Amino acid sequence: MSFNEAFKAIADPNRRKILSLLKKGDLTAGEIAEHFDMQKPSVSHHLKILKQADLVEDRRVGQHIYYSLNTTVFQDLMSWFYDILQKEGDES
Amino acid sequence: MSFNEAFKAIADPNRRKILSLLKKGDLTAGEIAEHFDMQKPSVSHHLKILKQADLVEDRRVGQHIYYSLNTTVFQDLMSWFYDILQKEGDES
DNA sequence: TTAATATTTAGAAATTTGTCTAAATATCTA
DNA sequence: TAGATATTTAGACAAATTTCTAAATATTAA
Repeated sequence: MSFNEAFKAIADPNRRKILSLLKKGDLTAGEIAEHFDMQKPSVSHHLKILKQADLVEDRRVGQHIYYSLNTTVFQDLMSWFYDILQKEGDES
Repeated sequence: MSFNEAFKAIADPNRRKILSLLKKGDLTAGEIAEHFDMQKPSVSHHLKILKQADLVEDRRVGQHIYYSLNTTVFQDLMSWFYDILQKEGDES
């Protein structure tokens, strides 16, 4: 079910920015929030949507919650694009 | 400006279905509508959003309007995914 | 020109989404 | 245990989205 959820999740530019930030390494919720003008609860909401779409994972370390990319679903999304770009009848 | 528009456009499952249908060849608005339970004006609305995102092109042929895929923006979207999946420090 | 067909536009209604503030929960440290 | 810090949850609200029906536009054919 998370294929559609993932497409919806990446539709928001703030969430895409979060994913780009995480590309460079894991970050805590607070560190992520520092990169935005939004309030922290809003960032937390976006993180929740990314988590539900299986695009990120979280783990608690003391007071902090670290977020990291989960690349497995990205593969699925890319496959959809790849399939669209295949020409008709191209069996390769 | 159509990078974000394109991501929003593909967030809707009906619109992704339209794109998949067009992969197999150009179709008129009416032919596309036949594949959906929605009313035609709703399909027309989705086609408009895809067109504004530069994901499809249209051309009139008599009474019909044919829609076709425009793959150039797909390349840009895929690049974003590709970039996310690159490991940090991987300069290759 | 009139009627039929194909498609879009306009406008309304219901749902979803993104953001905020206030409050709750979890953890650490004194 | 009490206070400070990190984060999420709850609930409200405005804006955006999706769908519908009715009407408008464009084209063809009689």
